Amino acid sequence: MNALPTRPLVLDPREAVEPCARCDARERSVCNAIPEADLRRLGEASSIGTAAPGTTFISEGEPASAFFNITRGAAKLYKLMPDGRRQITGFVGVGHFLGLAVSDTYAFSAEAIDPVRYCRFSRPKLRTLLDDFPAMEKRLLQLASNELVAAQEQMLLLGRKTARERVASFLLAQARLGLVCQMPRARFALPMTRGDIADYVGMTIETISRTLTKLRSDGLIDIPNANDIVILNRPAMERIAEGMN
Amino acid sequence: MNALPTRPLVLDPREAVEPCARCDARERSVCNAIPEADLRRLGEASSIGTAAPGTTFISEGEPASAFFNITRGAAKLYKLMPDGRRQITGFVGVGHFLGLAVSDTYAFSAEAIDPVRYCRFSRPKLRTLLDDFPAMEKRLLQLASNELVAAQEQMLLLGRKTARERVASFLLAQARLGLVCQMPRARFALPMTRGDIADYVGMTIETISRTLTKLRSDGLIDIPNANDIVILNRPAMERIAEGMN
DNA sequence: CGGTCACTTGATCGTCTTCAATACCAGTGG
DNA sequence: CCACTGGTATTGAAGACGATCAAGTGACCG
Repeated sequence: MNALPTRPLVLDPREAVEPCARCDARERSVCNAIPEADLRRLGEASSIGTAAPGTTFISEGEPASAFFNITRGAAKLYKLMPDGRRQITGFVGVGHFLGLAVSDTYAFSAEAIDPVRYCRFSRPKLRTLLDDFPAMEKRLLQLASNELVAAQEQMLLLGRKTARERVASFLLAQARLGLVCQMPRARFALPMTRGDIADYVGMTIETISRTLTKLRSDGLIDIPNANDIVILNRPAMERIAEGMN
Repeated sequence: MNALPTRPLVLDPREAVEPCARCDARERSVCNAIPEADLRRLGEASSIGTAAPGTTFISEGEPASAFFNITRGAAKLYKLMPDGRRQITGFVGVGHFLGLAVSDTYAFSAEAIDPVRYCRFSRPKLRTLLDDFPAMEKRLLQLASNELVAAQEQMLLLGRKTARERVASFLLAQARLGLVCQMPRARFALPMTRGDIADYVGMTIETISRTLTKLRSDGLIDIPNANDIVILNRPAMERIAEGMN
């Protein structure tokens, strides 16, 4: 399921010298708010880290000593209850900025799905960076605002949608993922397991599976294999997702 | 249910002259990021508006032409589905800043609960204000981050908690409302209806009512009248809210 | 007093969960 | 090559929790 990384996960010596100048995640992240001339400062404020698939690199409740900027791979964010119930609050990819909790401890955990690379900013270093580059703060506010809108959409899904509507909404959102002003894909891969999907849309694995097979037998989607989805009838799917049955 | 406003809703002539200098909501909002000397500019960038109880002053899907800063009263934010299903995404009070959707349309609706007063900033005016006062952008980012944390907590509630856990969590959150670094109240008023609570925690009016009476008969809370709550056994309530039954 | 509105309480129903069995697939080693 | 293993997904049957439908209560107000 986890595709091989397109570039090796070990550090490239050139990157140690001028890491940010060569970072292919820069345009997709907050870092594009920093002018080229100041990239050295950006690099000095952060350190590069990695997380293997299945590894937790942020733990809910621990001291929030740093912020993370994902530069490769994907991760899931989640909250746990003492008895093990889990709510995944989001899947994040390249360019995503983590740790914006203003409290002194992390409000969620983060676990790598693929091999993940990130830039780690200590709190004080990020603060001085933000003081010197207000444009970066602007970008962060944009990102946070977008996340807030997504969170509200997810609350509607969790609080008021049926199983069928949840799965349809989820699939359509996945089809749009990473695309900006572009036609969503008809076919796409689900990088996460059924269990992850279930904990994201607030249901059980079994109901996810049943709902998917029902959508297939209704001719709305195809499931060539467990990890791939083809949307056959997008208009109908969108109607379902919005509750227009 | 809606208490009389402590001050009349009509405009005070002095406020027209130096509205922000006399604003008693300033310390609780983003506006405290603007130095005293520049309050005139702040006042010129915004216009004061009001919304009577039950009035919708932001409508989901309409062009997001302005931002709002609540200076008096309380409101509920919600999203609707075509068939009328509603999810309340939050209750907001004095100092809350609304409209941070980066999209060109509002992502939610806002309806006044009490008589509401707000300062309205047009998009371009707020933008120049933020350009001139980076500290204000900092404050906005703080607020947005806090909201994001609250949204994640709410997702856990909506996706994974039982009816009893939801109501307990909701009541405890209400008891903490508006308090910073202070003991939560044992007794407090619920300004919203059972219907609002239901649409906030993703259940029906009937289940809210039943769950409340069950909590009362268990001796955990008292309900002197429909709008007031007394928490009799806070530790037990907190255990329930966290799922430690 | 009759009216409305919000809330409460009861009985029944349905959707999703739970429990359980089976299928599937990749990797490993005989 | 094939049996074995562990993880993941699918499918079935039974059960529970909350929703729905319906009736009743109480407060407020003209």
